[in-house]
Amino acid sequence: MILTMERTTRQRQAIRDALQQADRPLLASEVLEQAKLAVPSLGIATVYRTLKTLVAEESLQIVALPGENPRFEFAHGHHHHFCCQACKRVFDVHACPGDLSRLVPKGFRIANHELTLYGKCPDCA
Amino acid sequence: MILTMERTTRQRQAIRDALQQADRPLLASEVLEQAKLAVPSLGIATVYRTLKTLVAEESLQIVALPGENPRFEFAHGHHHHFCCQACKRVFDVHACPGDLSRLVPKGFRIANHELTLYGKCPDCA
DNA sequence: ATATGTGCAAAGCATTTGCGGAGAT
DNA sequence: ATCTCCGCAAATGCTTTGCACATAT
Repeated sequence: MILTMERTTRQRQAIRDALQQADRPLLASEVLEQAKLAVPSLGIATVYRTLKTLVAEESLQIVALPGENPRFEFAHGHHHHFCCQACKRVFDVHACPGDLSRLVPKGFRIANHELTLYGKCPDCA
Repeated sequence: MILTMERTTRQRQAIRDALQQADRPLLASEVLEQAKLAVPSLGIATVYRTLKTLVAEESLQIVALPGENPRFEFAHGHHHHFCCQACKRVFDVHACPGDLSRLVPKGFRIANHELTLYGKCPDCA
């Protein structure tokens, strides 16, 4: 199951670039749309295959919001997300609440956590 | 689009019961499986229709985790979730990190937050 | 009696996969 | 030259919907 991405191709470069140049997590369809500007023949299957591999490598992480398709972004250190309830944009938040082990009942072991904040961004407030 | 759930039926009662008796968010398939015990003829379409209506009414909330199908649970006050990385079950966590406004840059207004903890549950640790 | 609700099967979407051909090494 | 990778189209898997019948009111 572990794909190795042995080769460098125009399609993969275009997909990486699309994600790297975005300042927010992208939908698979948004990645396709953006990467097609560089490689018009690009197919959605290649986008999904590449996203899956990059997620498996932990180069990318998935941002899942209720009722929406998954978004993808390059892992860039531990961080969280702020979802504006007005404009629906998702922003990175680089602060972290820190150790949360006090929150779980005895017997549970926390390895990681994800935090999503909801509210209004400066533009919409 | 707004369905009103005017009538009480065995199927709706079974679906409500399944969710109410569970101590954790359930997949649509789990709701079906459980509710079928009470109403064997129940179909998945009715489950989805009922879940959708209950979510629209804000009686239910969706729990979305990366790479997994949505889960549903009755809204029961502010709480969070723990996802076991081994057995993939999701548990409720009734503690809360509290005020998180210190985490966001100036100009952002936090109305709500969602926290998902990952690790091992007592059974899998 | 009548309009809503249900089950079935088909349709819709997002995502995955098989395959023959294209391209990186 | 070889083996990976790509695009296409078919196949999945989850969710939604159309329709005719069942049922709560």
